[in-house]
Parts: sequence; C-alpha cells; structure tokens
Amino acid sequence: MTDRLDIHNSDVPLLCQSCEARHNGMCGVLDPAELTALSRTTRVVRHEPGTELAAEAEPVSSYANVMRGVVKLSKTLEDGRQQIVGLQFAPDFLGRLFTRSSAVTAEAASDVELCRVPRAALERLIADNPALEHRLMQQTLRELDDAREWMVTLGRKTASEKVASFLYLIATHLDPTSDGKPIHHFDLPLSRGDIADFLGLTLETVSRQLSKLRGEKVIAITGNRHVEVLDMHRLKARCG
Amino acid sequence: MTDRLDIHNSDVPLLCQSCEARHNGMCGVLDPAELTALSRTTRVVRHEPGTELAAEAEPVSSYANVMRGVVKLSKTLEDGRQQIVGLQFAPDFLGRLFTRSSAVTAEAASDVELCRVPRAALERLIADNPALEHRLMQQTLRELDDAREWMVTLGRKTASEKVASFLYLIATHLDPTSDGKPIHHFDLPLSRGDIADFLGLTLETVSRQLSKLRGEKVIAITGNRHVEVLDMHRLKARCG
DNA sequence: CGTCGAATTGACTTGGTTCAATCGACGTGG
DNA sequence: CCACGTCGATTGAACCAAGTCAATTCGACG
Repeated sequence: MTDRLDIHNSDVPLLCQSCEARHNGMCGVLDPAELTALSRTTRVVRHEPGTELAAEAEPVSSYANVMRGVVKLSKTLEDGRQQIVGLQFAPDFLGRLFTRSSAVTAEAASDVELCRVPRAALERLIADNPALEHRLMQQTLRELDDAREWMVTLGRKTASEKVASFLYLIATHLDPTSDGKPIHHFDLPLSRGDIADFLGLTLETVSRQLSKLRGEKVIAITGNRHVEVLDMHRLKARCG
Repeated sequence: MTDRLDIHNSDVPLLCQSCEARHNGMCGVLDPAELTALSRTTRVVRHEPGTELAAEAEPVSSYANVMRGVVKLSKTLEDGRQQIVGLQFAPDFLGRLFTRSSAVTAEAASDVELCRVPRAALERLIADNPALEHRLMQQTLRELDDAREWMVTLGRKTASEKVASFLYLIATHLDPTSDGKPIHHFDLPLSRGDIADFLGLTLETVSRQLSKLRGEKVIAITGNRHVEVLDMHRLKARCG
C-alpha cells in the first residue's frame, strides 16, 4: 500500500516480512520498532483441523492472528445443539479483548497457522498505542456487521438461500488476497455437519441443497470438499 | 461508582447531571471540561414509536445515546422479509463509528429519548481521547457478544424457546438501573410482529407461544402489551 | 480390494407457516 | 349511550419446508 513501511523493510523482523497479516491485519499499524518488540514474544503455530483453540467460558492466555486457514467460533446449548457464530480467515485477529474468558469456543476448521501473542504483551502494546486499539476496533465493528448480516440469513432465509449464502461467503472470504472478489474454485473448509451448524440446518438438508445446486449446474462438486462455481451470478441471485 | 467525578459535580453541565448515560454510558469516561465542551453540541430529542432514526445504507450525520426507551436495529431483504438484528436500551450508544452509512435501519420501538451528538464533534473527541474510544470498544464487544448469543437463538432454538428467550432478554435489559437482574413486570416495547421479526418467526407463532406460556401460568398478559412474569425460574428454564 | 467415516438419497413425520375467521380494545360519530 | 369501524392480537385448519430415521453410496486410505 503506502511504501512508508517498505522503505524500512530491513528493520522488520524476518517473520513479519512475509506475513499476510502485516498489511491488512492488526500489525499494519505497528512501526518496525514495535514489530520487533512484539515479535520477540510471538510464536507461529500450526493446528490440525478439529483442534480446540479456546473453550467457551475457559480463560485464554493468548491472542492470535490467523495467518492461514479457517477458524470456527461456536456456541453450544446444554443439550448439545451447536451453532457456529463466526468464521475467521487470514488475517483476522482472534480472541476476546478485555475479558478473561471467551464466550465462544474457537476451533481449527481447516489446517490453520496462527501467530500467537501472549495476552500481557498485546495488552501492554494496546495500552500505549491507541492506533492499535483503533485498528482492532475497526475489525470488531466489521465482525459485528458480519454477525448482523448473518442473523438475517439465520432468521429469515430458506434452506436453499442459506446454502447459497454460505457458498458465496466462502467464495468471497477464503482467499485473503482476492480482496472481497469471489473466487470460482475452492475447497470447503467445513464438513457438511459444520456447514449445517453454521446455517442452523441439519446435515441432510445441507446435502440436499448442495445436490440441488449441482443439479442446476450452478456449482460442480468433486471429491466431497472441492467446489467449482459454474455460475457466480446465479449463485449470488440465490442468496435471497 | 468512584466519586472522583462527583466531587466536581458542580462543573458538570446541568443536563448531564441527571443523565442515566453519564455513569454507565460513554460519557462516564469524560471529565467535566470535556463534558461541558461536548454538551454545547448535543441536543436531547424525543421520538414517537415507529420513527425512523437512520436508514440502511443512508448516510447519518449524528450519533446518539439512548436515554430512555428502546431502539430496534433491523435489516430487510429485497422482497421485504425483515430481521431485527439488535435492540438498544439506555444507556447504549447508537450509531456506526468510522463509516459514513449505517448497515442497519434504526427505528424507535417505544417512546424514545436520545441525546444526539453531531458526527464531527464526537469524532474529534474520540481522536484525542483514547479512553473514549476504549469505552466505545467495550460496548462494541458487548454488542458482538450479544449478537452471537442471539445467533444461537435464531439458528438452533425452537419457537417456544425463542419466545421465552425474548421475554427473558426484555426482563433483564429494560430497566437500566436493575443491573442485569430480571424484573417481573414490564410493558413489551415491541408489537407481536416486531417480536416475530426479532425471533425469525411469524406473528401467529409468537402469539401462540405467548398464549401457551400464559396457559401454563409462567406469565400473565394484560392489555396486549403488559407482561407479568409469574415464575421467573420456569421462564429461564424454557430458554433452552 | 476391503474397510470405515462422510455424504447422499429416500420415505415419513412434524413444527411452524399460511390463510382465514374471530375477538377485543378503543375511538368516533350518530 | 350505543353502533360501527379500525387495528392489533388470537385462534383454527390445511399445508409444506425442513427435520428425523434409515438405507445406500462414495471416496480416501491401508
């Protein structure tokens, strides 16, 4: 973007130089000195699909940036009914600031790479860098917009509109470099059951609706997870 | 809370001295000088139920604090299907910071009193008072938590659980002085149709479920809008 | 090629919607 | 003071979209 930071690229920690999150994520507002200080405390970790990263009502000792893959945030009722309340893609910030325990469960949906930051280190940095809190505020507001948008999907759309909306969401969010433009080819980061939990449907209904979209040549599915969008325009039109 | 501010009560603008929002709302972090400066630009306004305060995708020229009453935030699909995505009670802050146009429609649900703040005045104040942005960040995070909690209700609860959850939400939020403890007596701020739009149901289903709760002596309803919770424990148990 | 978990498909049931009739509170005018 | 009209809420009955339960089928991997 601006090349102010790039001029000083050599001052930037090696790890950060190649990081997706550096420009669009929260680290974009940090100067080389801050980045260097922070990077002494961070650690890049990889997680397999299904790994629980934080549990509902359990204290969390660190925040993280999503560098690759998809993280699902979910909530569960006492009787086991589950609802996915958000998906985080690179370069999203992960964690609930200013409270000890998360209100949601965070789980790796796909293979995931995170840049972990200890709680204390980040909170110190936030305390004396208002620009960082501002950036995180922007992401929080975006997440709130997304959550409200999804409430419409959950409350008012039909099963087929829900599934179309989900595919469109994935197409627009999976590739962090595509900048919101939908991609036509991707691997679903979620199982049918997870998609159902995201959409407030059952696994069977999701499957039927995907089959319907396949039958109508809106999408093609190969090997359960891989989706090709044959007609993006018609897909979007089905989002309600 | 702390009496640091109260010592200087005489320096605080008259309007603010009696304001609900001053301690728990965003004005709680402002010092008397800032309050005085800000209050020169604010204006208290009353609105009748149904008044549109901000429209989806329309630019907004001011922010506000809810001082009394309930504001509903909603989104509408092209074909008219509507979903209420949030309710704001006193002393909530109203408005979408850092973007020109709101992504939601804001409408007075009940009789409402707002303390309007011009966009520019507030943004200036935020820019040079990080504590204010911090306070607003806290509210935004709380709203995000609320939205996600509600996504579980929309996606995974049955009609009767939804209606019970709504009544419990109102009981815990309507009185700003009750501090989260549920009240046993209140007037519904929403019509049956609005409740349906909040819960992702039809008006008829809402009515039937209310009748069921009445039949089971969990609540009593008088004159369409007034609700008495006869058995708070059982009401809570029905929230799923 | 066989096994195992995930996904699909089919048959049936049901919770919630739809459409329509009625009720009840309230205000207006004869 | 009562008849009438209006508007929101309630209730009833028929219908249907999505859920449930139960086979298959698919696909990845040993």
